[in-house]
Amino acid sequence: MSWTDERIEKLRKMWEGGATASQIAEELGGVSRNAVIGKAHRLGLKARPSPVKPNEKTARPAPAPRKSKADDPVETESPQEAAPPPPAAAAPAPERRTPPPPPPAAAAAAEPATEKPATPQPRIVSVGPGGFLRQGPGDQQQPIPPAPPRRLVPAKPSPEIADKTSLLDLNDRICRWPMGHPGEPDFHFCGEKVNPGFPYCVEHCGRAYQAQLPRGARRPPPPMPFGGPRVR
DNA sequence: CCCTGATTCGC
DNA sequence: GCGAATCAGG
Repeated sequence: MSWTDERIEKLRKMWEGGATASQIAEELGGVSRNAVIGKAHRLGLKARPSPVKPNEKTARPAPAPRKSKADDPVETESPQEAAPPPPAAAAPAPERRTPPPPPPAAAAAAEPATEKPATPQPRIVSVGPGGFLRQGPGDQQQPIPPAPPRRLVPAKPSPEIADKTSLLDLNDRICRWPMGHPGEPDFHFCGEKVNPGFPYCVEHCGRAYQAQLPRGARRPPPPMPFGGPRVR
């Protein structure tokens, strides 16, 4: 494959959007991850949190021979090697691509719902069909968005929850899917037998682990569609 | 081991 | 210019 303008542009957008080289390569097709990285560097775009040590002393004390197809010529030792390294504080934003499946709600949520309005720094993206980046599942859905109209009641073992699964009844064999809102008197857990290997029963696994969004799913404003789905 | 990006260097 | 091989950190 050759680097057409479209492919370059896609590479640019995805790279700047935070997609990994592997994702980009997979999306573009016909190129390897290395090809993407190499091209990205050649394009001049780089400067992304790299796992490699930002050690300013990037001298090559032991440059291992990578290809001995031809004998290395005489390596001329230049006596100019004095680069004053100004200490530069790097602030690499951590970035993870595929976040784990969303647990529906905090199990024993006695948390005062602290307002956490913005975490715009680490952009969590994943590449959807067509190469657009979509937000992580965290902002796609909010399993329990409506404000819990909590009215706290004195701890009274009402018969309503007598046979409900309480927090203390949880073990790794029963479904931990929360029913209702924490703090409410009838809050309990599903209690069904779990789908083996999962923390939830079969039914709630279906809700916890949502499949890929259908292409037609109405989601008009994904902030960075990268040109949108491919038109084939 | 897996992943990541960076770099080198033969082509 | 391209990208496999390699390096190096997480």
